[in-house]
This record gives sequence, C-alpha cells and structure tokens, in this order.
Amino acid sequence: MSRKRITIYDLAKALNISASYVSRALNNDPFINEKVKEQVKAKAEELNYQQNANAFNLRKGITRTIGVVVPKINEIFFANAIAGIEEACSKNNYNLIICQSAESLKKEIKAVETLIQQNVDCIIISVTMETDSSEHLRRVIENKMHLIQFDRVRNDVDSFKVENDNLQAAYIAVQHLIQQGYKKIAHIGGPGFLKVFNDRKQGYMKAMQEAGLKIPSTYMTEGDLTKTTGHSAATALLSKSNHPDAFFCSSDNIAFGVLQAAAAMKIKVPQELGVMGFQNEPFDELLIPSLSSIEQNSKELGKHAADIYFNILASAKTPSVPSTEVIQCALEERDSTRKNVVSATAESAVSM
Amino acid sequence: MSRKRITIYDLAKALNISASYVSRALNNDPFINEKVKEQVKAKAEELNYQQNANAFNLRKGITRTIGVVVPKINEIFFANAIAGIEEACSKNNYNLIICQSAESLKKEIKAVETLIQQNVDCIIISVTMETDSSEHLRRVIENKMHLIQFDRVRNDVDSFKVENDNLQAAYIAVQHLIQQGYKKIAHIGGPGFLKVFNDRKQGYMKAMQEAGLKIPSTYMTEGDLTKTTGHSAATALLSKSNHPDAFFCSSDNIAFGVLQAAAAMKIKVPQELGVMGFQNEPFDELLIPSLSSIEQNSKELGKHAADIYFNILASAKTPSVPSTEVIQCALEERDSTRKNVVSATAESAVSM
DNA sequence: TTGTATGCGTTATCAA
DNA sequence: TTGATAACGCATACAA
Repeated sequence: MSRKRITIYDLAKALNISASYVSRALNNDPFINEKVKEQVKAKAEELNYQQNANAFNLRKGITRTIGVVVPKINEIFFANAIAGIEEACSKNNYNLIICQSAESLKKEIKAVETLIQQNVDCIIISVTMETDSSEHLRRVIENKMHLIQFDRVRNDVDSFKVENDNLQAAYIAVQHLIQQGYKKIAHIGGPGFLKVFNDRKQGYMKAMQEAGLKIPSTYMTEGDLTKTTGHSAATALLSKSNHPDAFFCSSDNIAFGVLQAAAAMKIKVPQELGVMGFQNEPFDELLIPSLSSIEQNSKELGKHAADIYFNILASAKTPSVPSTEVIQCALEERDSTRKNVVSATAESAVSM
Repeated sequence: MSRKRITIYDLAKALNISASYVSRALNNDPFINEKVKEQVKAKAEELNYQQNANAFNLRKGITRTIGVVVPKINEIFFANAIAGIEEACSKNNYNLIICQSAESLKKEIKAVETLIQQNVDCIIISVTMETDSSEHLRRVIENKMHLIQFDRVRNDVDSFKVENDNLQAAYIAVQHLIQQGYKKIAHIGGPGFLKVFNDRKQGYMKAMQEAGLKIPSTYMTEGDLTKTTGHSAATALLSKSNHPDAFFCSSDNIAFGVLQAAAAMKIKVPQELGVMGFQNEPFDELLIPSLSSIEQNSKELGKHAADIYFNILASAKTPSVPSTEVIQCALEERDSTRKNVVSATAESAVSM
C-alpha cells in the first residue's frame, strides 16, 4: 500500500508527451491542442493526479498561505470569522496559519513578525484592544504582502478593511425599540476609544434624534462588556425617578446584566422595560424572555475578508486600491423587546 | 523595500563556505566543526535567515501539514480543541488544514479523501454522529498517514485515540451530588449509541450503586442535547409522586431546561433540587443559580492529540503502538448544586 | 503546437 | 571535515 504520488511525469509517460506539455495542459495554456488537453485532464482524473503544492509554490515563489491574527480563536465571534476565512481558503486551495494575540499588543507584533518571516501571501488581522500603534501593520505592506483588516481596524494604515456597519446596526436596533413603543431609551456602551463602540453610540443617537426623542445625559454610560457592567448601570438608572423604559446594550452580556437587574427590581420585561443586546450570543434564545440582539454575520465577515485577497489575486493587473467593505448586521427580534405582543412565555418572564 | 529572502547560499557566500555545509550546520550535523556551526548560526540570526518551507518539504517529501476534521469549527468544544491543536502546530512549525463535516458522514468522507490527496502528514479527527462505518478512516492508515481520533472515536480502527474520561467525570459529578445530600438523582442522557454518552450513563450508575442508592427505571432518560429535552423530561419526572431531588444531565442545555422547568414549578434550586450539567458552557456562570458542570478541557484534548503526532515524529525509530490517552475532566462546582450552602445569590434564584 | 533545459531552496549522496 | 552535485515536482524561457 506504499504511496507514491502521481506527478506530471507519470502523466507524460502514460500519454507519450512531454512533462512540460502536461503542465501546460493542466494550466489551460491557450496555445495548446484542445484534444490533447482533454486527454491530459482525463488521465489526470483517472490516475488521481494531485498537484504537489510544495513544488508549485517553490517554483512560483509563493506560499499559498494566509496568516490570520485574532485576539482569541475560541471566542464565538472570531471562531465564526475564522470558519468563514477557512471556507474561502479551502475553496481556493490555500493554507491557513492562525495566531492568537490574546489581546496583547506585544503578542500581536510578534505574531505579525512571525507571519512576515514565514512569508505568507496575505495577513488578515483584527487588532487587540490595546493596539495603539500601527508600525507592525505597516511593515506588512512594506514587505509587499497583502494586509486586510477586519472588525477592529486601525485607520492610520492604508489597507483593505472589512467591518460591520455598527452605526447602522445600532440605528436599526434603536429604531426597533422605538417602533415597539419604547421612548426613554438608554444606552450602555463599550469602551469608547474603540471605533466599533463609538459607531454604535452614534447609531443610537441618530435614531433617537430622528424620532425626536430626548437623551438625558445620564442615559449614556460606558464600560466593559460584562454582565456586571449591565447590572450596575441598569440598577442605578432604574432606581431614579426619570428612569428609562428600554436599554440598548453594546453586548449581550451587558444586556443579560440588565435583565437580571430588572428581575431583581420586579420590573417586567418586555412589558415595562425593553432590552436589546448586541452580538447574538448562543445563549440569547435560551433566556426567558429570550434576548433580542444584533447578529454580526461574522462568518460572512471572515469569508469576505479572505475573498478580497482572492479577488486581488484574480485581477492582478489592475493595482487594486484599498477599499473598505461593509457587512450588514441583522436584527434578531426576540421576546425581550416585544412590548406589543405579550406572549405566554413572556408572562413567565421571571423564571429563567 | 522589495523583499528578497535570505537563502543558505547567501549565508554561504557571506561566510565563504559551501551551501551544503551551511545546511548541515543549521541542522546540527554531528560531523561538523563546532566553531563553524556557531558562526553559521550567528550569521543566520544576523541576516534573519528563515528556512524556505516549500523547498524543505519538497526535498523531504512531506508537507508539514496536519489535517483536522471536526463536525463544526464554531462550536465551543471544537473551537477550543482546535485552539489546542493550533498551539501545538505553531510550536512545531506545522500548518493546519481544517475541515468541517457538518455532522454529515458524506462530507466527512469527502474531507478525509481531500486530506489524503493533499498528502497531509497526519489527520486528527472527531467523527460525526452518523458515522457508522470506518472505511475512510482505514484508508488513511493504508496511505501510511498517521491517524489520531479524539473525543468521538471509532474503536474498529487501530489508531491513536484521545478521549475524555467520561465515565469518571460522570462518576465524580454524581458523587458530588450525593455528598451535597441529594439522594434521588435522575439522569438525562444523550443519544445512547454514542460511546461518550453511554460512558456518562455508566459513571452515573456506578456512583449511585456505590452509594447504595436506588435508580427507579423512570430515572434514566435519553434524548438529544437540547433545552427542550431537559425541560420536558424534568417536567414529567418532577410531577410524579416519587420525584427526583437532583438531575445529572449530559449537557448544559439539558440542565438549562431542567432549571426552567423547576422555576416554572416553583421548585427551589439548589435547596429542593440539585442540577448538574456537562460541558461547562460559557453561559453557565451567567445563570442564577449558576450552573454546576463538567469542564472537558477540550483545548488540552486538542493539544494532546497533536502532541501525540509530534512525539511519534521525534521517536521515529520505535514503531509506536497505537494507544488510547485520556484527558481528565474537572468538576466546576457552582450554585445549582450547593444544597448545603444557601447563598444570598441563590436566594434570588427565580430571577434569571 | 510541442519539446528541452533550467532553476526555485533544500537535503542527501558521493567524493575529496 | 568539507565541497560539488543531483534530485524533489513544477512552471517557464527558449528552441524547434
């Protein structure tokens, strides 16, 4: 059962033509006899010929490898994004090197250096929260490699970018709350120095403004994305006289905290309080009331990022100008914002 | 800034020795001048020499690539396992090809075929729920490739295997419930035709038996791993006269369903009912009461699986005999099983 | 249209 | 100890 892979020489011998001609036939060289081409392809199929990637790459001086740098691979948002990248890569016969920065700028720089040394053809990256410099990203471009940023991007680097339309997503989310009849909507956001969270805030404000709704200064808070943040922010706001009748949160964990605070204060969701999260975590639909949220389509996001590279590759002639592409989010309407439809399940809200 | 990578020829020229000698020096050939070796290594460092993987692999006739086949990459258990595999690979300078079978045997077979064709050095796989044949796995071995199964394994294939000790984990879980003072413990399990779930059932039975506790026939049910399964099973059992005072569930989703059923029936957890899950999902600690569960250490599991291959590689001489390695699970004790310690948070149980 | 020869960067074989 | 050279499988410049 010893395994000897078929090469173009084997094909050549079997067909009584030269190896180089086989190579050309396989690569659809235009100056080639159509009939021979078909014969070659048929034979290749028959003998189960598989191109030797190492020889090909060595010859071409490329690696057919994409490097990915993300904060954490086992966070659902990034896991999905990687699933998308992976899909595009395997379709194009590309390899993947995955690096985790663990939210550390130092590790991120090291990962990028490694990938440069490994001579990957392209680097797809989502920077850490503490990335406040772009030196290492610029080095990628200086090395004639393709750089594609996604989700958390730095704008002081002239690269392709793929982002969610966070502003629009927030806008739609808040609009939904307004349509449901909520009027005093508060926002609990993420760290403001990150663009994604700032955009969500902007979307929130835009929707409120357009609807002619006031935003008391206390209605906009900021914090990390934890349940604790949501719990304490909601508890504080809900105990005031002019308390909100809905919360738009920048993460599902925050929203979860809000739900708990509401339950503790015997405030009924969604009847007396609407709660909207962000991220569409798997646990959203497990909660009662189930949590309305924003699906970020992160798999699409990853797939799209990788496809940008493959498109560049396909149209190698036209020197592509870095653009920013946008992946739309989608509203996942669930019970926590259904003010109008008081469902049976929602009645048993204060359970679990 | 054009990038020309340093080769061993550059090193040779810089040091006035031959390229082949450089190669040997870099590879720690024993018949080599120690001083020269050091010089070469120093120069390599200085010039930032990086071995060309394609040339190396082409010459060696290997790919330095491991193929991974899992049902779903964006399921936390597998995402973690892949994170572990990835870690081991990048440490050993190996590439990774990730394939998803999407729980379809047909896709799994196709993925394996692809990986065989790609000539990967090793395949690490966790089979789908519907994999009832091992032909394709045997083909891997026939092709002189290394096969390593993890988590869901098929025993009719003579390969290395890495598994959780599901029996022991279940045993510990149930023992914990017993220690807490629960006596009438029921088990809601997963599909019995899968070994992992059968093992958990065995562990449950062993613990009960050792403690001299009876298991009424109604106390053992089976189903898929969803919340619905848990909800309906618990509702049915809890409304009977001889109802259980604890549930050991084969998944956290099942346990979640049990918690909800209990809340709906105004049964207090953990005071009147203990609930133990399995999988240690991220949402466990978000619940109130937080859900006790079993951590499967899936990242370790993946890392270990990959390391098996690298160990084989290191000790190439001794033809390694396939073994089965075991990764222990860990009990994550939380509020849902703290019968003795009625904490303040647990008091507000029926919230969320 | 087709074939021959060369080189991509390594390692391994042979010779010195 | 060292060096020259072939070979891994492929794509391509050059010849025919």
